[in-house]
Amino acid sequence: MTQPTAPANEASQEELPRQHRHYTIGELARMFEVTPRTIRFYEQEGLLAPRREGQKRIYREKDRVRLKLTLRGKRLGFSLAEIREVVMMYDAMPDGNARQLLRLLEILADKRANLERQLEDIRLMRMELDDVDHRAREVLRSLGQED
Amino acid sequence: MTQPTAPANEASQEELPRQHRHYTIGELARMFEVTPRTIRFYEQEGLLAPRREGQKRIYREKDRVRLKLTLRGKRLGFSLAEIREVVMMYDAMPDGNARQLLRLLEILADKRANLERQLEDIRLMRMELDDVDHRAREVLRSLGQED
DNA sequence: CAAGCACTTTACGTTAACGTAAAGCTCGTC
DNA sequence: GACGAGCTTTACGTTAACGTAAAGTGCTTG
Repeated sequence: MTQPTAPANEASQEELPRQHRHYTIGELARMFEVTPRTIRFYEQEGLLAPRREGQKRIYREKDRVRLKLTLRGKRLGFSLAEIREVVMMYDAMPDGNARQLLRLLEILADKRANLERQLEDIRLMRMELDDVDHRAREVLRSLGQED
Repeated sequence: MTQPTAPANEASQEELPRQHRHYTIGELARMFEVTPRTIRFYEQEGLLAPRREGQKRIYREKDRVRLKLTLRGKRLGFSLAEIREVVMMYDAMPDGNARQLLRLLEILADKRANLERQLEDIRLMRMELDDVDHRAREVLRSLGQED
């Protein structure tokens, strides 16, 4: 599967639009503050599929976006399996059959419901944090007054 | 939010002060759709501290609320350690010294920042889900039209 | 040409958050 | 008094999501 020698003098010009930039694994890692190991792991889990140049992974804009979405999903508490579910079906969409598409819609509705519940959870937790914050400040104030 | 069921038939006299009720581990488990094992685990991790009656655990209103908050935190992706951090400091508040209180405020600000980021994440992910949903429906529609 | 990076694969290790099984008490009931 | 339901402890097992170490490849720079 080793790609034969790449075209010799392709780079060296700066006029490539952002869209067509490509990244090394280290660049992406620094960009998103994760380790290369994490990125390789996501590939192994089917969330990324970078090109290879010889042995090295080459990430393009699409991959960068995928990684961004993946990390966002993670911050919201989705598992990699859940994220993959959406991402892969999204890719299979153009030529997907009706049953697959309906399944995708199902999944999307599910995720959305999840998000709505999270919004409510955030609202409630905010109130509680406010409350605790308030009490703590009051105790602090009273400490400052005596003595 | 588990709104208590509306007062049934008893006209005026029946007060059910939820305050003084106590629960078994199984009741709580069914109530929140978790296993008893989970509840015992949270106790072991210092998030709950139910009374004992003989050998059996007795949970009171305070414990129920704690469990509710813990599970909410979990849904938002907080680790048990993070949740404990807030919960324990909250308990230590009344007699807490200034340094501890300031630390608590710090933690609270941190959690709040986290929530704000999650709100933004949710907003973005909603848009993306909408987008995918829209495309999927279009493909479906086109499938229905041909043939 | 040696040294130093940045990348690679392989593979075992680790942590959080439980699951699950075994073995035993206690209480009401048939 | 045997039984099942529900509780208990102890302890080993499991899964997800990486961490970490070892050993090798390829470029470029002093």
